[in-house]
This record gives sequence, structure tokens and C-alpha cells, in this order.
Amino acid sequence: MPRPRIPLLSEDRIADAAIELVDSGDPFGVNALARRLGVTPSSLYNHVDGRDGIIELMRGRLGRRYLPELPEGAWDEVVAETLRGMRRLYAGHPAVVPLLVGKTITDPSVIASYDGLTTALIDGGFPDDEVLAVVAVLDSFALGFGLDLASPDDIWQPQGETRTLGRLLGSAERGSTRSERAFELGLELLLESLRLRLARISAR
Amino acid sequence: MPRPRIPLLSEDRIADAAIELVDSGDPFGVNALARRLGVTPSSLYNHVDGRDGIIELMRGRLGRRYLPELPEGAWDEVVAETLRGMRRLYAGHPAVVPLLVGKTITDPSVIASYDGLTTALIDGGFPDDEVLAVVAVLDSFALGFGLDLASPDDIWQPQGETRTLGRLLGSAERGSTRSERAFELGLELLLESLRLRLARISAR
DNA sequence: ACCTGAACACCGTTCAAGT
DNA sequence: ACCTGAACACCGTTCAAGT
Repeated sequence: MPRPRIPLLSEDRIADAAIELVDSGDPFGVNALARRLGVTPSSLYNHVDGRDGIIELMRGRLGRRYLPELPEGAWDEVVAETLRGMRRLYAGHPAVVPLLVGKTITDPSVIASYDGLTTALIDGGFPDDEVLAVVAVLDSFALGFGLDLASPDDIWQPQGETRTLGRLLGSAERGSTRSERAFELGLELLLESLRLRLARISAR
Repeated sequence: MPRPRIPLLSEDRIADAAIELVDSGDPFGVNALARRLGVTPSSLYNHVDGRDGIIELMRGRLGRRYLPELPEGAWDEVVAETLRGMRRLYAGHPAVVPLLVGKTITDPSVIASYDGLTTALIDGGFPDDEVLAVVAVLDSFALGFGLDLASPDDIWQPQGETRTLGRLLGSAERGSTRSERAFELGLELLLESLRLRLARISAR
């Protein structure tokens, strides 16, 4: 079946299938993705810039679905809203997180989300030369969390005796509840001290 | 050269060569590692449990080099000391960070480090059912930072106009200085509000 | 016990050929 | 413009053979 009248593939169809593939628990790969789309691996290269290109498409597709565009309100509301969006994205699709790390972000809607964050912080009164550091902190926190969600159920597997860790792991809440609590705790901690810091800056 | 009188390989030699390989910027792989060790890929399987096994060996080797064992002092000193150890580890070997994520931690010395963290928090007065969440927050933060260090120089690459992000990126400090400042900022923020939280808990 | 070399199934990517 | 099928270089892993 060469050159069908209406194309079998498109960027969106490829991105959606890729997300489905990864969500299903199967390892991500160009060949597996092609199989799922009922198509030859080489066909994909008519639409997409290789493996990394597909991953960037996934990022964009998910960003548009989960991240607020043009968030409004006070800086701390924007921060909370954006980070919660990231958390929902990562929680909904944990297995994609490891694919996203360490790759340059180009997707416009995701860029827009970070732009919203920086704009809110500037408008809120944080100094120019500090905003990117704050964004890096927030982003690291969220990403680290996403990876926590993507991790195997037992992140730590002590082989011998421990003083405290083993005991706590035994009685620990599992999975998403525990993780959501930890996330909200971290967000609260970060926001609280950011407010404090801003107050000190403003007082100068 | 089959079966030399003294073995060519050992876990430590393999781990060190793997770290060297990744630090050099070449992509990690069993074949590349074998080449660097002057050995056939299949030889490695006499010492090591495949690709993932090698990665866990790297974690252990680096953990022993950078993480405090049996840290002493107040809980917040232990937290700061441990996180700074992680930061130095990640900063010294950023390219290994992406390999470590999402894999179960079994190496005893790394386990011991997390055990030290949980023990310090318990001793400091944090309640049993909150400590693992706090550790998850701290770990997420550090790991996110490691990944930030491992990221390409331009994490964000806006294609079109932005309101703020583009301008800040233009005047941003680059590389490790910026990253270290952001790390210290984040650590400060987290510790400050953890202290606040603990004070509230104790006051109850 | 520890290394080699051949073999295996699989990976991402390129490209000529077809319509 | 968009798909196929063959081909390429490379990947991690297994295993019999050698000492």
C-alpha cells in the first residue's frame, strides 16, 4: 500500500500512539510504535524527526493537555497552578518522564508555560537575576517528582539491616497517595519560603 | 588470551571504566565499555549482571566517593550535608545521572546514606508518617538538579516570541555557577520551611 | 574461574522504488 | 507527498569452546 489517498499518519496520530505505547508499559521504540500504528518504521520518517523528534511531539501533546496556558493571578497562584499541572501530567503518564529528561525543550506550548512562570515571578517582584534560578528549583522539584512516580514501587531495596529506613518502608503508604502528599508538602514548603524571601527583598 | 592468571576485570575496574566512559561524553554502552577495557563484551558477563548491573555498580562507586556515611549533627546539618554530597556527585558526573533514574537502589552504601537521612529526621522530631515524604521531596529536588546539570546548555529553546523567558535566557549566567546558586537557593528554601514546620509540630 | 568468538534477536535510520 | 522493503551499522546477551 504505497502513498494512500489520505495519509495514514500525522504528527498528532504518531504522538498519541507513542503516549499510548509508553503508558501501556511497553518500552518506547520506533519499531514498536510503527507496529502499533500498523505501519512500517520507515514510514514514520516522512512525518517526524527520528526518535527524539517523536519524544518532543509527546512533550508538546501532553503539555497542551495538562499545562495552563496564560495562567492568571498572583505569582504564587501561577506557580502552584503550573506545578500542579506538571504533577498531573507526570502522574498521568509516569513512564514518559524518563524519556523527557535531558532533552532540549522546543515545543511552543511548553515554552509558553515556562514563559508564563517567569513572567509571573517577574511581575511578582522577584529580581531579574534570580528568576531563572527559582524556575530551575521549581522545575527540578517537579521533574524529580515525576521520576519518583516513574520509579519502580520499591525505590530503595535495603539488603541488610538499617537503622530507620527499613522500618519506615514497611509501614509506608504506597503509590500515588503517598506521592501526592509528598508533592503538596514540597510545594507548600517552597511557596512558603519564596513568599518569605520576596517579603525580605521588598523590604530592602 | 583465555583465562589469564590474574583476572583482567573486577567490579571496581568495570565501574571505574564505566564512569570514565560516561564522563568522557561518549554514550554508555556495554560494547563501548568493553572496548575501553580492552576486552570482549561477553567477558563482562563473568563479573556483572548485564547493563543494569553495571549502572548499579557505578551508583555504588560514586556514592561511596561523595555521600557522607554516618553523618553526625542536627537533622538540618545532616540534610544539608547529604544533599550537598548528592549535588557534588551529580555536578562531578552529570552524564551518569540520566542512567541512574528510575532504577531500584540496592547498593548498601547508598542505602546507608538514605538511612542516615531518615534517621536524622526521626531523631530531629519529624513524625514517622511524614519522614518518607520529606525524604522524597529532598531527593526529588536533588535529582531534578542533577538532571538540570546533565541537560544540554539550552534547556529551553524558544522558537517564537516570549514575554519574559527569552530576555532572561539572553542575560543568564551559564553552566555550573548558575546551577550552584540555584541549588543553594533551593536548599535554603527547603530547610527554612522544614524548620518552620517542625517548630509548629513541636508546639502542638 | 575467566576470557574469546560466533551467533541471536533487536535497534534506529537511510534510501531507492512505487504510486 | 507518503508508503514499502531492503539494507546498514549497532545494540545487549547467550553460550560453547579453550585454558
